[in-house]
Amino acid sequence: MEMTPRKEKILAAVVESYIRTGEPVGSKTLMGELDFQVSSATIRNEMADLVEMGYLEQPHTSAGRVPTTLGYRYYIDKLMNKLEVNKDESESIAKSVSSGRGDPEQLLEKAGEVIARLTNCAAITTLPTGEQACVRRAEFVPVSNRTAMIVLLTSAGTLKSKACRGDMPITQQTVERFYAVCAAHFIGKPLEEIGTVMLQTLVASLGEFALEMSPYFVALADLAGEALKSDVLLEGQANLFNHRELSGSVADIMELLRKGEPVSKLLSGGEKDGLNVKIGTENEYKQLSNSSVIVSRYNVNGARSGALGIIGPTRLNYAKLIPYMQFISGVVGKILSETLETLED
Amino acid sequence: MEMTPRKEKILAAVVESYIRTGEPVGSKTLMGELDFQVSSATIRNEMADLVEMGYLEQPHTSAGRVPTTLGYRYYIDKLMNKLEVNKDESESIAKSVSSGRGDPEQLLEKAGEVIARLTNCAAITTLPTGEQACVRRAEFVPVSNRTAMIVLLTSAGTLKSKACRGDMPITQQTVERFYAVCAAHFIGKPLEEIGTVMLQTLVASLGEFALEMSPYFVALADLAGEALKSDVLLEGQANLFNHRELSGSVADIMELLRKGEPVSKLLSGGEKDGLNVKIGTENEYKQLSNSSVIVSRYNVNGARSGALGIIGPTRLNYAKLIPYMQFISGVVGKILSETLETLED
DNA sequence: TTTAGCACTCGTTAGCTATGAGTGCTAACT
DNA sequence: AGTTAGCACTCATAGCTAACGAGTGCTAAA
Repeated sequence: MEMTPRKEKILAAVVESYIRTGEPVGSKTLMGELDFQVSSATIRNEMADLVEMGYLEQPHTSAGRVPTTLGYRYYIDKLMNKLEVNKDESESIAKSVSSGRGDPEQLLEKAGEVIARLTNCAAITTLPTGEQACVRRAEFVPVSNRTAMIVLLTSAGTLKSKACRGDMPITQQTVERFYAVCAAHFIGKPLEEIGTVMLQTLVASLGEFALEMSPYFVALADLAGEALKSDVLLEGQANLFNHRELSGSVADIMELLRKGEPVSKLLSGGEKDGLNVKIGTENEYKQLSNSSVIVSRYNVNGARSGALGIIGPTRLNYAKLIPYMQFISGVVGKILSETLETLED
Repeated sequence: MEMTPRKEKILAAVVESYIRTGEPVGSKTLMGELDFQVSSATIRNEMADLVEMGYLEQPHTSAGRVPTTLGYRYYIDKLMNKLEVNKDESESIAKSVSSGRGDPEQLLEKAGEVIARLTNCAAITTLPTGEQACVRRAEFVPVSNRTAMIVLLTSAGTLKSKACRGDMPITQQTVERFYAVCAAHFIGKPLEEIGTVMLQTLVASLGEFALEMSPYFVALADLAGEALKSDVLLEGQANLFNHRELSGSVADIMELLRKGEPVSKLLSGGEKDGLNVKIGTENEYKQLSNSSVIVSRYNVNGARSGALGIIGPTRLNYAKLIPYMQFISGVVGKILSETLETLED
């Protein structure tokens, strides 16, 4: 059985109608939605073929047809006409998102909000990953006799700080030693290389100052660790309730999202144009077998760095939402790149 | 109609049985759960009275009785025997919570997790409010030619930082001016008083340096604003799904929680022992009319400062959970007080 | 005041039927 | 050979009825 142009048109019409209404679509309904005239019987024959080919299925014998994962896949890869984001909208989106400009976390949170509102789905975003990032700067700010704030700035623009209590009073020498060790061992070093091993050899080499200084470097290493793990932000989870076909699995999905770790994995795959669409059972988590995930990565200064995603029912309006996601990830990437340049200068 | 000891025993038994099973309780069931022997008919008569008095109700004519809001209230205020938190448990709780020691946000997040796990409810926590807090310290850390990090430490121990780009190159004078102005206008000042008005007069008084310096003070004021608003943390929202009687309203409750603002209000009322229990329709949000809220405030250095709360179905195990919440808020308060002392020193 | 007895209420469940949307198949048509 | 009209068939859904049973309120006796 091979695909014909007419079958393709029928498949596309079924997918689009089902996405629109959520109801299985029957042959008569379809008659009115095709740009050529054939009888319902003909459509029925074609649809039976499409079922056999694996693109459609019937919830039960006497119901209309619903796209399968394979059907959506074929539609998205070969049939779909992406809807351009119109100008008014793109401007208003860009404006909303850029109101979070400044702090990466705030920006991604804002982007997540915008996406959630726009798509009526749950939004997931990851902060710019610091994998290739290194320590740009470290600061030691004495706060009291024995307490200091340690501040870390990475080359990716991430800013982390932490209060840290030492075991001995802080003197001018303490500060000087801190900066000296930083300059020698931390500045310019990739975050990945700052681990317990590196820390131990460092502390060992401090000799008589180990006791005095080590708490601060432990704190600094902690900060590096925090900066390294690309945090996951969630927005609009409640939107999942709006989709009836998900009603049974909302709890499971939320539970999955809650433990952020696997989520970043969710966002990490996929290549073409930094876009990744996973439909229903294509997802590796079975909690998502009734859901689709659209992920678009964003680039900061040309390097892939984080991603924006949505989770919704399989019957997403792909033609509209994929361009949205691409547009927004573009905006986010641009803003982050600009922010970074500001730091360089 | 007046309350009698026997009616009280019956009411308590109904409440406890309903909390345990979730099923309306009938007169025969009750016979086996009372510490005195009377026939089901007698119990029926008494229960009919309790219905008339407003403490019980029937879902429908031929069903057992269920406590009303009033019934729960009477039970909690007069009948309930609080269950002590046993020692093993209290130790393990204290240990889990204190693993978040250090950063207030982390601590409250941890406490929320513990509460959510322990109670199988959604947990809400607020960070220590900074209402009476003032600026303890401000730091200016040059990062690049035109960018600096502004770091704010409050007397409540909150640490906030922000990257900030000025319009002119940063020189040694810039730094000196920053600290001079801070010492004169910010250090020791209550956060509440740092607003746009204060900022405007300040900028005006900067004279020729206004252009150079104002971005940094704007950032500092921003940080003060952030430190002031007592953030709300949510944990274990997914637990709401575990309670069948909430199934219809989970989405509404989550939506309510999402917009953190009214939630802090939720936590703010109530007095006795810093404890506040709101049952069903006692809640001012109608989304919560099927839910109960238990809130316990914590004190930092003797002053009330934030709160921990849970949201669950009305049939909560109050006798167990109220002591839990009081215990945990005590632990949190103690840890925060200790942390603060560390900073003083 | 308590209790046994009994008629009554009403939610729940199971079984039955009618309905209708939608199908597959066959035979006639182009 | 592809297309179409016609028709019997399938099956989820809604509505109806009857049986069931948990639990009640009330009455009359203890």
